[in-house]
Amino acid sequence: MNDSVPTPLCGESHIDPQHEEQIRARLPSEDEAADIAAVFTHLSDSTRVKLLSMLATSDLCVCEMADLLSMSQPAVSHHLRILRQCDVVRFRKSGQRTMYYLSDNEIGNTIRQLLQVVMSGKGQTDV
Amino acid sequence: MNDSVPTPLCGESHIDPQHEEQIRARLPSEDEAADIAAVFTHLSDSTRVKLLSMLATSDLCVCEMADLLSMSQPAVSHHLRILRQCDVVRFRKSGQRTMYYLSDNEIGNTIRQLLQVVMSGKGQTDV
DNA sequence: CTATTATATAAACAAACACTTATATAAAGA
DNA sequence: TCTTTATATAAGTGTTTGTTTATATAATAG
Repeated sequence: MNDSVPTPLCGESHIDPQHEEQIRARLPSEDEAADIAAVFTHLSDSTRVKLLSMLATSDLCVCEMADLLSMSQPAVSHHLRILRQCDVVRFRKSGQRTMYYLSDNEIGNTIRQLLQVVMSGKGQTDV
Repeated sequence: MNDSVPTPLCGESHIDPQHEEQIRARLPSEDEAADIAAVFTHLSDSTRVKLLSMLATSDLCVCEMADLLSMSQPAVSHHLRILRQCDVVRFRKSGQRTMYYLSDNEIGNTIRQLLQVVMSGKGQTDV
């Protein structure tokens, strides 16, 4: 093996340069792709899908969500923390209760749109 | 502690029954939520976001993708297998090459829509 | 003040995952 | 046939993640 010979990757030989330029132009950077992937990560768990689906319908406190999902309170709190940390959901205190709601900002709206794209035939008139 | 007393969960006392019915009506089942979450799982990794973004622009072979992303070929093949297994992408053989493309079915279209929702300001005229 | 309710957080653990290295397969070319 | 190229897959590894159990905090009720 003569290492003065560059490894002849297939890419060098057959991507049309103009075509490659088009692909690169639309290709998100690592940071952009990571940000985008993070949004999807928030929705990549069935518990969080259900939580966000519920919160898209109405504000709810933690124990209501735990009750409706038949899940442990810490498990629900855990997921809510994940969604809080990236500002997908927010909360307000009300007596002993903590009422959670979908953020009324860009990320909240994006989540709403994504759920709408993926939910169809579930009879919701709005989201 | 007298265990004949049922735990008085907050949900019993203050959810408006009609309200609860509305929430439950829109709440996906565990299976539905799992299916929905699975779609988002496919997009929850920055490498797969980039792969799908590229494939939304044009069909590509494995080594082109590895080359464009400066990633190892097995790593790219690994992600393509994940996307193949759920029919998000498909492939056709062409000589030594394996050309991958976004599936032209419901899941493929859903992925296209989801990427479109989440990508904005990246200068793509179509997806 | 004391007990109860609602919530958050920490520790622990099993499962899933992304990537690497190494190897196998298959097509093409010499 | 032998070598090279393109791809797939398997094994190994370190990291992340979802859930549970246990505990801490804070608000309300008695």
